[in-house]
This record gives sequence, structure tokens and C-alpha cells, in this order.
Amino acid sequence: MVDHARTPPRAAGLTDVAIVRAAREIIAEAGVEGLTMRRLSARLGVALGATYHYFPTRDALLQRVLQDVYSEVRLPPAHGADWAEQVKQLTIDTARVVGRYPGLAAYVMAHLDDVVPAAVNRAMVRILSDAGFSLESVAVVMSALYFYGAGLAANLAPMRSVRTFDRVNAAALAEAGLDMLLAGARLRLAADTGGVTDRAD
Amino acid sequence: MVDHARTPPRAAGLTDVAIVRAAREIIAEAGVEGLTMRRLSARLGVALGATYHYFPTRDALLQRVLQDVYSEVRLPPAHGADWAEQVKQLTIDTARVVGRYPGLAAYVMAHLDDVVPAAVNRAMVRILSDAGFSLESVAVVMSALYFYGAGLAANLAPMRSVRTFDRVNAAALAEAGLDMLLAGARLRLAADTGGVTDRAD
DNA sequence: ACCTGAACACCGTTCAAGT
DNA sequence: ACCTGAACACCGTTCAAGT
Repeated sequence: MVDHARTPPRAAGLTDVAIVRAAREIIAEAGVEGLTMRRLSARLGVALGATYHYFPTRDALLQRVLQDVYSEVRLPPAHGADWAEQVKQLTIDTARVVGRYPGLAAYVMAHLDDVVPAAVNRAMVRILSDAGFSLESVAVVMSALYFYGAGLAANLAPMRSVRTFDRVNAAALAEAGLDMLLAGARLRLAADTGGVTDRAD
Repeated sequence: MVDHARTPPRAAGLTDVAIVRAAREIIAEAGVEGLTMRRLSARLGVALGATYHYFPTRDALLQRVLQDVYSEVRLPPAHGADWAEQVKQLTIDTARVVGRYPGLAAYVMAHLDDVVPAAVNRAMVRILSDAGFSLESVAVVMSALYFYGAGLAANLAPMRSVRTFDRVNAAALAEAGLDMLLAGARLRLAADTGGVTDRAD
């Protein structure tokens, strides 16, 4: 019969997890453009073809890297505090996590699907619905947060290290701007729950 | 097919304007990634080196393309209507103009300096200042509009033609979200100009 | 199945050489 | 000055060949 032993890797012991880890290291150091299949393979100590055995294409690898990065976004507890605080935390945390990797947000926007992990989207919908936002308002707030967060993530870690305005100031501005956006959302919520809506019927 | 022009100035009669025009055509058709110095030269009917004679690098060319695209953003008249309407128009127009070129906004965010033309920035500062926003509020509103507009521009013309939600809906959502953000700004303006805020700071 | 190393068709950039 | 065409050092991707 065949050897059914739990065979450890015979050759280099390459794994997809190790590849993703190395890819994240390179991106953090040199940006998405710095991630090269050759450079990655060299860091892993394998031949070029080995990496391609686990990931058929560079885009597929980046997709996995993105998922891996997304998994670090902290989701809020089911019974959280203020909806605005939760949504704010979620948006900033996502932008911060993704923004750690130069060029990743821009790459995702240009090539992949969404700059926001599905779990974050689901959590946001739940938070906003629970808060009393109408279906239409949920869509508007979500899209506003999406655009804002996408722009934020892409500009948080620019490829160029030289930037006209300093980081600290930028982070504070980003938070204040988000607060302002959420103040507008609060107005919409008031119209949804208590106030009179013209659209009603 | 090559048209034998009657005595071109010297050789091919290449100009930087013609190069930029052709580059914009290619980007509109195939995205920023589709812009290749070889493909561009082929379209212009010149050798690869000719293009490099006018633009030392692909990045320099894209910088010029960006300026050229920016010049199409319509600036509001000096004595406009509502500040919110002007700022909204400016933001949407910029995103729309840049968003016509797939991958351009994402490229700019990753490689170049600003996704917003300097003239637009100046106009916005003027509009907001004239409306009565404090210096700090101007900065906050500007940064919020920057992130929002950047995310919008990058997602308006994605490389992938297939998109989960349709365009019309996305455009309407983008406008509604911007209105919401500006409603938050209006609140800030009220606080700046003497209104009472809930936050006793 | 896992991995190697060469090969293919690109790319940005450079540059000696022509006009 | 303007332009050509070859060359260089890269890339992503493929694939016959080894273990």
C-alpha cells in the first residue's frame, strides 16, 4: 500500500503561510511595487517556480496578503457603546492596518474589489441598523465611510517618505474630519428616527 | 499606415503636447498600467528614444498628464452661491475629471504628491474662509474633502469593468455622502461663527 | 506533489550613432 | 536638437525536467 504517513515537506518546506508572511515583510519595507516574485523567492530561499507552485499569480498572492492584513482589524463587541464611536473606531482601525503597507490601498482600489474587509462591512451595517438608520441612510453612510476610509488608507502610508505636512497633524485631521462626517450622519439619523421625512410613504 | 506629411519641420515633428494627448488616450482606454513608453511611441509613430527626448521618465510624463487633466476642472466664480454648493461642485468635478482615467487617482496617491490640483485647493480655502470657517475648521474640512474626494476618484473608474453595484447608484450615493459630510461642516461653521455646541470644550 | 532553472515576452531606461 | 535602434537589467509567467 501507499505510504500514508503524515509526510513532512520533503524539500524546502515551503508553505503558503510563509510566503504570505515574507510578502508582507517586503511590502512593509519597499511597498507593493517592491514586491517581486523573484525577490520574494530569494528571501524564502527557493527558486522562482516554487513560489508559483503556491500562488498562480502575483495578484492572487496580493489578494491573500490583503485578507491576512484584514484579519488584524479589531471588530467591535456585539453590545458596544455609541454607534458613532464604534463606526469611527472601525474606519480608523481599518485605514491604520492597511495604511501600514505602502501602496496597498491604492493597489487594491485599482486592481481588486474592496478596500474594506467584508467583516467590517457587515459589522458596520449591523451597528448602523441597530442605531436606527433607515436602509437608505445605511447605504449613504456606508459609502461615505468607504470613500473617506479609502482615501485615508491610501494617503496614510505614501510611497514617498517626504511629505509636506507631518504625520501627527495628518492623523489628528483625519480623526477630526471623520468626526465631522459622523456629525452629519447623526443629523440624518435624527431625521430617520424622530423627524419628518419628505420621502415617507 | 504612415502618412507622408509634406516636409515636417525636421523629422517627425514630435511635440510634448502631442505626447501628452496620446498618453491620455491610452490611459483612458487601458488605464495607467496600459500606458507603456513603447506603446505610446508606437501610437505616435516614433522610436522609443524620441519620447524619452521629451520626457526623461514615465513618472515625469504622468506628472504632466495629471496637470493636463487637472486643467479641465471648472473653478467656481469668485462670487458664487452657497459655500457648500461650491465646495461640493469642486469636489465632485475633480473626482469626475480624474476618475475618467482608470488607475490615475490610485497612481497619484501612491507615487505623486496630491490628488487635488493646487488651484482647487486655493479656491476651497478661499470659499471656506469667506464663509466664516475658522482656520482650524478650514483645515479639517479640507482634509475631509481630500480623503473623501481621493477615495471617490479612485473608485469612480476602477480598472475592472465588473462592479458589484451599478454606476448610477454609486454616483447618487457619492453625492448623498458628500451632502452628509457638508452637513457636518455646516454644524462646525455654526460653532465657529458663534453658535452653541453640545461639546463644552 | 514539490521544486529547479531556463526560457519567453514584456518593461523602463540608456546611449552611441545618425540627420 | 531631434530621432533611431540596439542594448541592459529588470519583470511576470510558463514549463520541461528533476526529486
